[in-house]
Amino acid sequence: MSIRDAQREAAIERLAGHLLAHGLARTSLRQLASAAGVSDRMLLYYFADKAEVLAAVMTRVAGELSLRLAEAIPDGAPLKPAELVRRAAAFTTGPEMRRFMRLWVEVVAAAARGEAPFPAIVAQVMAGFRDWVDTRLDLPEGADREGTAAAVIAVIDGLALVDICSEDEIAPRMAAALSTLLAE
Amino acid sequence: MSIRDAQREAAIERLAGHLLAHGLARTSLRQLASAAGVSDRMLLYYFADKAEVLAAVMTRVAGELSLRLAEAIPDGAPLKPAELVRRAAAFTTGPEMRRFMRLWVEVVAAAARGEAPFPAIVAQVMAGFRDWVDTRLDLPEGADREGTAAAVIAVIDGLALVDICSEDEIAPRMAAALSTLLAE
DNA sequence: GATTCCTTGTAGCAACTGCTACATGGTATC
DNA sequence: GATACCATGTAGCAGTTGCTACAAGGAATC
Repeated sequence: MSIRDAQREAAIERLAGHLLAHGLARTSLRQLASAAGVSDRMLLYYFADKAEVLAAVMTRVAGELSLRLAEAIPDGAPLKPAELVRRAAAFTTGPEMRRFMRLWVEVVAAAARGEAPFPAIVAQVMAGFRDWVDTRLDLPEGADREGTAAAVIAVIDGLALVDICSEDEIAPRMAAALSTLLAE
Repeated sequence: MSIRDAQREAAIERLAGHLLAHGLARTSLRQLASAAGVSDRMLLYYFADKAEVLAAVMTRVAGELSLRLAEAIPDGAPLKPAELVRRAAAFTTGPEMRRFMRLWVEVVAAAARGEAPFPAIVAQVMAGFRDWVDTRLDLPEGADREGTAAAVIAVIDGLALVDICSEDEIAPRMAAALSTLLAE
């Protein structure tokens, strides 16, 4: 691996931490370069342009997220949708995962705005979510798997969004209330 | 009403349409001025600064949203949470309201980034949501009203977020699947 | 030893950002 | 008719944005 590739990898690693810590708030080229510990000139030597930086970093973050989701709820024993939602909710609102979900909401908004490279990132991460849910979902024959998977994801993302907006610690109570709303 | 105030009102009205149509994508001062049909110089004559423009416009949009929510589901007969979610979901994913929800998601993300004046806007709109749900929620004695209200809002917002990300028309199937997930 | 490529720094450009100083014509008030 | 205020245009400022031209030191290759 050339020096360039090694530095590129190191930059991606550092910037993943930066995005998870600060969201998309400090993502000008110079701010990214500073967070990566290099000059902006060098950042654009390692990457073609800003969009490529963000795409590489977000791909790394998405990989990390899907890894954690996979080990939090293995795909061995499919769960009824309500139980899957419960367990996923408990996990994603936990202190460890909140920053991932918060960044995810910001990325979705950036994609809605059409800002490159976020639409592509969102499509990729969303496909990963769908797949994750699909392989863990115990549904009766003839049910709408796609629709149900989307609904499960919606509930999880909704919890994250409200969590972002709330200053006090509403998440546990919200998750508990949600649990009683779900059918067995 | 002075000319200035009249023009200010007209600008707010036009800009509300602009934000609902384009989200937060085109919100530089010059772009806002162009959408309002005035020069950027005049926009800053009607408003103190950009944050005041956005605050005024978002307040208008929030008022419109709460008006529509109120008339879509009147507060006369409280509903069980599952039924409230069903009806709210059907309404907010409809063609009329999607642009409101999409803008809402963008505003939440901007608030998460700490961008003025969005944190204040989010607090205000969120309080309105909570109140809207609270006055329509039929809950047994001793239940966690705040937690349940937050959960209801989370589900609604989650549907909107997934709706934004999906190119095909998944919303109706998602809402239907969600409906079967909810307990009676 | 000459040449070429990898790596890095300095400097800067053109576009855009939010915002402002200044001038000017009009209208109302005294 | 003088004065003051309202409304609006022209011009531009300082800062930030993404990105680039150019040069140069060092290592590798011929």
